[in-house]
Amino acid sequence: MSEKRLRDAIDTLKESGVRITPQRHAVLEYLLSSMSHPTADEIYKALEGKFPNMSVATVYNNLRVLKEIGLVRELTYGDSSSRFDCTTSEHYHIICNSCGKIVDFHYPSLDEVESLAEQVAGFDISYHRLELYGTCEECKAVGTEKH
Amino acid sequence: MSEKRLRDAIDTLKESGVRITPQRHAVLEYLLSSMSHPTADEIYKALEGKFPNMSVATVYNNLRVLKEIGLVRELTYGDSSSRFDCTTSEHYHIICNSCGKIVDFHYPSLDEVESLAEQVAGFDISYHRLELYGTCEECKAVGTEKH
DNA sequence: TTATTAAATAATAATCTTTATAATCAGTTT
DNA sequence: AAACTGATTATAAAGATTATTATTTAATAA
Repeated sequence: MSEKRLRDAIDTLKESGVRITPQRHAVLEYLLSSMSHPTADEIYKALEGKFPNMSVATVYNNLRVLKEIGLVRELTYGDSSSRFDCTTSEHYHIICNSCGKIVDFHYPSLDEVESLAEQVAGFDISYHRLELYGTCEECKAVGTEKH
Repeated sequence: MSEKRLRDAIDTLKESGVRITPQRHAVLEYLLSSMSHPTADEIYKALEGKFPNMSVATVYNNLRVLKEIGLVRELTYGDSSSRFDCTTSEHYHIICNSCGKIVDFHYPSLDEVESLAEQVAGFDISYHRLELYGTCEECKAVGTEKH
């Protein structure tokens, strides 16, 4: 199943005329297998063992390429660094303000909101983002919320 | 009207036991009067004339304080710097991928989405963000979209 | 009004993330 | 094999934000 997603993604890369280097393959594979919406630095550290000489720039370059093709989406929250997520299926995110955990949230796409926005603002809307913020179960229990 | 919003905001500051310094007052006033969701640097530059000796750190400190009290919200998009927005009334944002323009978008709050998220993820949801991305009228006309 | 004190500011350094640059390397084509 | 194209590495640079510290100041009460 995950294997199929990887093969599909690689096919997309080939169709786009993008070279499939070992580093690029590894970044893509890691993102597909990861459930944790990693930062560029986390990806870099995770692949350190397999590619001791890999540059951080390579991670950023590949994330940019994967983004441009549409295989990967960049998520920015209040914190310092971007997070990256494979755009396998449309979904939203729930973020814990206390521990930073990010949970996927599946909900029917808000198409009618997009339509209304097009009408009132005169935009062509191509996509949207929705994030819900709160406190996760564990942090509720511990009761050690930030701020 | 805008005067009233400023007075209300200052009352909130007083209630929170936060000092009302000239710089803090100016940052708050600028944010309230601004329709443009400015960055920290834009605020800093805008107040340069009135406060030639003000430090950038002061802008950041005050934005943090105003955020903690709940008067201001931080918005992060793909680009490098955060934008800041007075949380006067609940609304969403429409962002042009071509020129970066940000337009306010009023829509009934998605309370049922929050409820569902609480149920499926076990979170206490406190608020949410929704952003719509696309091409604004001007950029559609010019047809000079990025990427 | 003045004194007091905790908080805020200014100036600066430091950190952290991301991008840019240039040299090298690998795979492909001629 | 030589040349070409794009990717990678190493490193520098840029840009945003945070931390530090000495100084100043707003709020409070004597």
